[in-house]
Amino acid sequence: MQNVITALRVLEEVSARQPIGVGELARLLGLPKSTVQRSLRTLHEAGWIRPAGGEVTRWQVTSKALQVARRTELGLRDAAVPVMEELRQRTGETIHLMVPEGEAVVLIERLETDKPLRIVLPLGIRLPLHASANGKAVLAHLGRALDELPAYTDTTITDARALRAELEAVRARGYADNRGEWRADIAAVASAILGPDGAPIASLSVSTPASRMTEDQRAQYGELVTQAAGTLTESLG
Amino acid sequence: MQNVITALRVLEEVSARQPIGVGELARLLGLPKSTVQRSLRTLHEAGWIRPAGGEVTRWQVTSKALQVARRTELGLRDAAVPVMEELRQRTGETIHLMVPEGEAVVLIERLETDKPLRIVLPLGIRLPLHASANGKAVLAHLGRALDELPAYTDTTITDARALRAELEAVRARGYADNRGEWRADIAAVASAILGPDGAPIASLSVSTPASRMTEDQRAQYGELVTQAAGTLTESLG
DNA sequence: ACCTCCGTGCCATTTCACGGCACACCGTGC
DNA sequence: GCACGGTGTGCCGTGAAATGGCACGGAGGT
Repeated sequence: MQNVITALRVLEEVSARQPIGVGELARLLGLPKSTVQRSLRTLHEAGWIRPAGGEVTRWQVTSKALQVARRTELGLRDAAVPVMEELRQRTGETIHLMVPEGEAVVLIERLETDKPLRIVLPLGIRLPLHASANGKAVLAHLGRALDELPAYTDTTITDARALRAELEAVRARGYADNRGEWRADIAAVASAILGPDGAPIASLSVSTPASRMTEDQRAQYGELVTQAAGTLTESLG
Repeated sequence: MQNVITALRVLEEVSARQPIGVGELARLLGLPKSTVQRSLRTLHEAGWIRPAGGEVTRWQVTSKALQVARRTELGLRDAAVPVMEELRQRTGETIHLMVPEGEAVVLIERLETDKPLRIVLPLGIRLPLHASANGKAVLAHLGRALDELPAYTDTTITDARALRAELEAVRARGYADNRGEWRADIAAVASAILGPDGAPIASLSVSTPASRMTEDQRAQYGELVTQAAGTLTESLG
């Protein structure tokens, strides 16, 4: 089913570059124009894309993807948002909700701080398990070893032994933290939301600019995020 | 490209019924098992679905759909959420953000009230243009006539002439309202967010149980939602 | 007038999707 | 033990349909 693969590639490219036309897509994907156009027509017929604005030769994705996406983690999101709001109110900082997927954690919801200097990550972004607060919070309850530990900054944990020790501390403490390990100027604390079987299904975090996170605040936010995650763990059980 | 169509149908069905296996999907879609399985394999290869939990024979969608979905209305959503939050704070009621698409408006974001009796609509839901506050707010700036006006409740406007008069009032007033026209026990007020060319690109609403919306509140919420939509119209211009 | 880019449409070639069928597996019931 | 209904998987001949090169009409730009 090669054509399905190419059609989905076209869909992704449309979503990334919309509004966009046949020729540019073909160039970006390295495919013949005819193939791309057939894919576009088919995606249109299936209701996943539509002509953008007045012009009929440029395309953009419809809400079909949203309908598909939101049915997945919907229960989790609905349960989490009120808790996230309270957490933001108490901390005044940006709150993220992420879920593990493959070798990464994926951002599925966020509430931003109202402070002028803030972390802004796009929904759907994937962060490494070993170099993010959410990733480490999840990893601590996953019982899985990672093959590679690439460095992103000076403080990224790249030694498997050191990572194991860190995860042990996370389990004892209840929350994971991040001291500029993915981006040097971002700090965070995170705690995992566990399913009935003890497996991590998601993670909550409080993220701030590194310059704003003092040690006292780190401990305080850590307690708060652990409480919030615990609330969700229980409400899902 | 029939196979693309069927693969996308399979994807939608997986998202609606996940976690789900080959056989049940084939029955639901009326397709041969082999066809469904080929689609599943292909979708898996493309990274849109993954085995659910421990079992390798049940499937669920990945965050791919979220990544595609969220790049679409992302700028709008990011701009709208803070305004929506303020609006909820002022009204204490559920706030919806919807965009026009085809013959309907689609819910792309919501903030819920904390009151125990509340409206809860799923993200991605489609509401009729002529029988919802958001729909009428959009329709008032769309300059398009509808072919059919199906009735949902006793109060649904089914007469084209009456609808035109209503839309004229909406334009004069700045906001549209809904008096149980889609569901008898839901009331709302909504105001359109306009693009630089005056075309409606989205709509904000305040939704409450019909029992809670007095005439005074309707007018008050109407003013607030109109102000909020105006703020967004300007910030996008 | 030229040149270049756009989107669209055609069509012979050949790939590969289709779907019937058989198989392995696993509980249940008799 | 054996048949039965239910999974998910794998094979394969047939034939539909995806492919992609190419040509055409049009819109700007120089």
